[in-house]
Amino acid sequence: MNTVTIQDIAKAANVSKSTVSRVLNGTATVAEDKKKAVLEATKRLGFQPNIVARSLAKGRSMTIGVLTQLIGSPFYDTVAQGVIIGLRDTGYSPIFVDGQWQKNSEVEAIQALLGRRVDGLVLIGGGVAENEITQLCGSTPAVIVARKLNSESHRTIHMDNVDGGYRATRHMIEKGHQRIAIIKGLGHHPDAIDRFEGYRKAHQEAGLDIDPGLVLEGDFSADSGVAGVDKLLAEKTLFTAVFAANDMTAFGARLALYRKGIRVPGEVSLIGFDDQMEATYSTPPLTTVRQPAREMGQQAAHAVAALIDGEEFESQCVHGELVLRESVAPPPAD
Amino acid sequence: MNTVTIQDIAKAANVSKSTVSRVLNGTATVAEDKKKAVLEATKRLGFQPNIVARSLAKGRSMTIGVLTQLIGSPFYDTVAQGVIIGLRDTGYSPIFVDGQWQKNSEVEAIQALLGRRVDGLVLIGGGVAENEITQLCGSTPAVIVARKLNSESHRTIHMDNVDGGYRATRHMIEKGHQRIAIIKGLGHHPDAIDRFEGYRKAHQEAGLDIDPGLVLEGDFSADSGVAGVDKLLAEKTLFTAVFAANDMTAFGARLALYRKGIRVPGEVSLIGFDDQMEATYSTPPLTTVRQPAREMGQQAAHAVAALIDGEEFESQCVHGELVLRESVAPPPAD
DNA sequence: TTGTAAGCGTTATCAC
DNA sequence: GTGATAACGCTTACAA
Repeated sequence: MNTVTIQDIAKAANVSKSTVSRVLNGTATVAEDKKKAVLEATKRLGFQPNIVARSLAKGRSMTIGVLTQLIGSPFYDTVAQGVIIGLRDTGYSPIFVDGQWQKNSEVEAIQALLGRRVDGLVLIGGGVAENEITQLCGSTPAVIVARKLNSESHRTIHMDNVDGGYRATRHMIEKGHQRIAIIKGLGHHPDAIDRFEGYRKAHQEAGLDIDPGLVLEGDFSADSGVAGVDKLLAEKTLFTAVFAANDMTAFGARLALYRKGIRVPGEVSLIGFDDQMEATYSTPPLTTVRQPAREMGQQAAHAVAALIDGEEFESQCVHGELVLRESVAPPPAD
Repeated sequence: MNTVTIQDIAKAANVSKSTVSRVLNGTATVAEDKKKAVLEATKRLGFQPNIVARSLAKGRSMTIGVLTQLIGSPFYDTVAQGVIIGLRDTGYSPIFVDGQWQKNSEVEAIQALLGRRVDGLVLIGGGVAENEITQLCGSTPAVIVARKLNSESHRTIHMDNVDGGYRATRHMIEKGHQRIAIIKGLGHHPDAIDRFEGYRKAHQEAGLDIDPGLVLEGDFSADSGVAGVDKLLAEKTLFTAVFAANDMTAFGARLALYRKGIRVPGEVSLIGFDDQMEATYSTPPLTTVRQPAREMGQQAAHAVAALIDGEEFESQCVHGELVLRESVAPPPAD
């Protein structure tokens, strides 16, 4: 293939390698005629600079390592997309590895990235200990997205999930609901825990007790939404609203309700979390807490780029936005 | 950060660079004691091989370039995910660039990949001319996914979209539908054209004429599904079934129907294409033609890996599978 | 302004 | 078996 090197075009243009490099990078002024000759040869021979060699020489690889967890979750995938978008026109290309939500493979993945001498890191989610991250990354700029850290040890862009859970729940309470079921996310997942905490807080603030029978386990899957509603129904627990840990779970819950012929929002109100694309088009359109996933990814991309350039970047805590659609209504009068 | 090189550990282990390289790569037998010393030093100094340098020396970068189009389409994203999964344990890491469905940026994207000296290419969708691809790639192995080519010039993994469109339509015809509307995909998109061709073929085979009023333009978006149904309704066109170009469009169509209080599948049957995750949980669960997106991506990954290793790989044409759920029923008796 | 030469961290080719 | 030493393709002092 294209194995034409800087040397070849040097010869063709009757100049030295250095001169070629100079005109290609604009790193110094060269005589007009030589410049022209170089450019011409470059075009004629179809020269494509070898980024690998350039990286080795400069010590910068112009690539950003992105660690995803790849559970196929719409949310995380969207964040990753945001990173790709955010990196456009920065000159950096993203290289992806996935940790599969397992600490050891996460560490390996990060090491693989570092071995490739990425100039910066974007870590989406994950569970490796903070100090371990610090140690691994060394001086490579890193930003962590969609994960709350306990310390200020790293720049992060994450969402306030307790606030999100609080807003969702409060919205339903304001509509008049008193028996709001919650189908939680993965047990140990910080986001799930925080959203539940928001649910709790909203109840407390309203002076409402939480019936333990209304709290269902889940795992962010649609299936757990189905299971949650089925359980509620099987146990004949009274409820007029359901807060699902995320939209997928809400879709599952909605389907279970549909199967029993229970109308939404006529008989039961439903609220999700994330605002993934399909939420707009579900029937009824799903009221949900929007997480700005794509924007978070984009910001993260800009952040690493800035960090690499020696600029500073402050950790961001974004807030979810309640997206009012049609799955929430006052509880039935009965 | 970790700037310890092979040289450092050579010194620490009292051997030469070459020996270190040898034990690290197992490329030749070295004395037990030296081997041990090297390994020990490697661990102790926390040595991480510099992949960039290795790539330059070996002429292989151990990375696979993946060109996506990144329209945020569930289908293409899933293919990309499949590639990531398929590359696991192959030693190759994927690096992503996106062409945004524009020929010139596609070409640039591929060039960027080639400049990084990727060992292989996976091109997902896209519209660059085949001969241009050939010319660009040179001797770099490439496989094209989710795109039908006219010639045998490249290995491809794609779906038979006319067959898919045919199956979907025939299914509805078999259920007794005679007035099946279709909301097409993007006008010039080959997949859209093929699916429509399948729709036509099924009609022809059944001896059914196609009322032009039943053929709606679309663009694979949910909005175009809404618009399609709205138009049908506004023009008072009779129809008992809708074939949407993909699931997103079907979701849009379903919502438009819902808004008018038209029951699915009681009054109107609906069929989609893709079988994206949410199709299982829509209400009613959507009957659709499943495209094995993830599998296609995985296969593509294995294919490039094989190609790089000098093995052969035959182009694959997979067939969609009709996934029977609950959105199709016989037309109302009336 | 321009060329020479010394790296960048590995691997590969030699001799020994 | 093992160690010099020359690539790999590019950038970047350092001279001229």
